[in-house]
Amino acid sequence: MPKSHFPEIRELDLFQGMQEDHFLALMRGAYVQNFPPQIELINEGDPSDFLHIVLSGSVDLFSTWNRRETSMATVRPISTFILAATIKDAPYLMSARTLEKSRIVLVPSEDVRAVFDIDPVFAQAIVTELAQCYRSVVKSTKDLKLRTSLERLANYLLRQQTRADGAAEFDLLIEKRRLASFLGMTPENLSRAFKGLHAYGVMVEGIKVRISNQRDLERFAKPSPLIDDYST
Amino acid sequence: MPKSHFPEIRELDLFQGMQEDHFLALMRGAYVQNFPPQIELINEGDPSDFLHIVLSGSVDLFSTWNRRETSMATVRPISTFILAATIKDAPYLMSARTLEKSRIVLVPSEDVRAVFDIDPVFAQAIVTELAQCYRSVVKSTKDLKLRTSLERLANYLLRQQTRADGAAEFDLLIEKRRLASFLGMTPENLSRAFKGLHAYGVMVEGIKVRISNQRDLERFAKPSPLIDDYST
DNA sequence: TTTTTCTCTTGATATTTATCAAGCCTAAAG
DNA sequence: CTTTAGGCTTGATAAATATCAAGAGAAAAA
Repeated sequence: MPKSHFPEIRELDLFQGMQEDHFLALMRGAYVQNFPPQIELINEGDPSDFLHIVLSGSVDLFSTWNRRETSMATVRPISTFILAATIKDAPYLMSARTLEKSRIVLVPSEDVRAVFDIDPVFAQAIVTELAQCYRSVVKSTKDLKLRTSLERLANYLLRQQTRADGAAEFDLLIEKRRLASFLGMTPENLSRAFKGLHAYGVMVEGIKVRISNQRDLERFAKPSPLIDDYST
Repeated sequence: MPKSHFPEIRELDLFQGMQEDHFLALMRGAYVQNFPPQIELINEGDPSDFLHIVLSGSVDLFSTWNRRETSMATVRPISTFILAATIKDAPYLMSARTLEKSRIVLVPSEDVRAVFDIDPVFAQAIVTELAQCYRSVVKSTKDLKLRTSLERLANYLLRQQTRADGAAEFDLLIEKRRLASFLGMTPENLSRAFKGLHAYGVMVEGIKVRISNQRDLERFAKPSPLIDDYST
């Protein structure tokens, strides 16, 4: 694994404060790999041999059951995924596939657990990260159970807008097909939902979204920090 | 806080291996309280001042948005709840109310965080618990997104049956009203779903459930360890 | 005990969401 | 450049789920 990647990985919250030699120990056992698009990195149910870090590209976390499939999350650089399985040494609950050409670091789970045991700062960082992940999924469950699909889409758009620094116009970062799955609906319904949001000043053309009436949309979406603020 | 409760609390995975004086430090700041039924212990959005431990009775974790409410989980003795909020020192994401007369231990969140910093075994236990919680919510999200309400009910019954050591007949532990909310449907629909499971040999009378055709029900429900096994 | 309250159930209906089929459009492949 | 494949949209229809209304039954209160 080339040392050139070390600084960007080191900057992740997870690795920030840990002892340098522990970090190096982790990196020693790790390796980088380049994947083409649409490659399945992880199959749910497999033993969790590696902690994954996305350096570039993007990865879809999804799950299947009874020939149905649903998108659970999209992982973007630079961040890790599958931490909980790594820590518990339990099988992966979600599958993962690259959405585009991606560079991924694989850190052996054993090493992560070993360093966890001897580096209290790293342990603390893992706890924070896990708590964060847990709270994110709880929020997403609330979103699913308390809102209709139209409301979920409206709030999704507002969250994306926040990510785009509040600009009235921004691009969707994932294709609509997968956005539909992520929001728990069919692609057909997503199309209709976009049309339904016309009434609240939402214009969509391809991947371009324009929110022409912020107030109206917010009054309809009723965003709540306890569901939509993924930073806390 | 009476010492008589120490042993049962000490036996929780979370407190098992930690140093005795650290455990005592935690207990020193804690206090027990008895609550009548239907008391709201926690209001989502409040700062997380205490880690809660249910000694007896039961607690419903629920969330609200836009005058809608949904039940997220039921906490039974002996276990803790609201660990993630405590650790992150972030606002509670769920509200909590007693379902029956309950005895609850309140451990100041500050103390938990302080002991976390100095007791590596406790830190490890917290990580394991958080990872467990995270994985449980992921499973529940998969359940919601991949299954119809009839399938969710069928799998719920199979899980409850497992809890009842596989007996063909067992009791529902929560009222149907809340079960419906937990499963993400209306009470009316739950009634109809129970009737829909007649076809697979499920008989319900009051809180009594009888699974007369295990094979049929399982073939319909298609339970999966990656969704339904909450122990891993 | 009687009364009252609330859960549970059922039927009728409305709404939401999914499915199916077809055509459009874009982008990749030849 | 043309062709082809696949995502996206639309309309028609079907299925799933929610809502409303009413009544039965059980538990709590008087």
